[in-house]
Amino acid sequence: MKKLTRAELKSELMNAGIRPSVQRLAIYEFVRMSKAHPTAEVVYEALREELGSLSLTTVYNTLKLYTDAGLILTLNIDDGFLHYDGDTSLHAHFRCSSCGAIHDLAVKSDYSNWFEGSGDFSVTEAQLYLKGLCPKCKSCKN
Amino acid sequence: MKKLTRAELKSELMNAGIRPSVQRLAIYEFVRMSKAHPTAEVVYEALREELGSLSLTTVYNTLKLYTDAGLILTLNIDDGFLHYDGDTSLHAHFRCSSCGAIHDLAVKSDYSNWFEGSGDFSVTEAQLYLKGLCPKCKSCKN
DNA sequence: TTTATTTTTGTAATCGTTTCATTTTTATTT
DNA sequence: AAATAAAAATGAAACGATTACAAAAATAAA
Repeated sequence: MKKLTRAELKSELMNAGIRPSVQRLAIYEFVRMSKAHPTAEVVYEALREELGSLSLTTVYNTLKLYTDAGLILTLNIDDGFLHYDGDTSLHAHFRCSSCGAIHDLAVKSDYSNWFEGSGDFSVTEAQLYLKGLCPKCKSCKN
Repeated sequence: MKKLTRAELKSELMNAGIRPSVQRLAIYEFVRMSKAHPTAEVVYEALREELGSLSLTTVYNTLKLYTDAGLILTLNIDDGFLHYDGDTSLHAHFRCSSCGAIHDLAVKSDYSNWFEGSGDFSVTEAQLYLKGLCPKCKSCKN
């Protein structure tokens, strides 16, 4: 995973037919560079100072725009918030029921190998969500 | 999968330390027997006549009780509603983006075989959610 | 500049779910 | 059986993350 420059991120937006406004580029950069699967609120709080003005509605609108364009993933991992993931490559998500952190997990094969009858259903998206204790919380017993 | 009698369902509740009131048994029977992954609202509408009186709060409370007891599954498959599944055995869920129906899919192996690093994380629950077109909607192109 | 289009913004609304206090039902004790 | 205690059901109200909406600001086109 190579680090992307701001110019490259801008190109990705334009290639997707999305005009890279200041807000849009900042939001895209934040989500693409983050590994913490931030919520809209987190994105908003992280960028409002840097941008001077920013509205939570813009954050939601923009994240939806990117999701529909296939640039990012929207995760619904059942903690009451939508989370956003700038990494669209195949991987699973683990949420720690103790600390709430969401971790990426490498999967061993494509999802089409996981279940039967793949021919009958036309699968466009697959999400594997795992729950339990992360290594840190497991050892601390908290 | 053998059909369960009402007496057997009652025993399952009692074995879980749950007192089988009229409402509880009716809700449990409905969810255990259904293959449609109903929402709380669906359960409520299906049983309110039969029971004479029933409140939506009771349905929510009871379904939460069963989920915490491990008797049923709560599915958060990202359509704005929580769905409930009386089948707790290992299987994946497919939601059709056209008709909204949720289908069960048999999986080829235990989830622990799907991802790397299973030793580091203590996994207590796994859900594989798939999205796309179901066979019917696929053929009808609607 | 004028005009049209796109994007951002703040407020208000949405609505599935939860909280809470009260009532009803069920179990236990006297 | 009556009295008491405990559990469950109920309806109304609250919650809160997300979305809808209309106005304002920014950008592009003429």
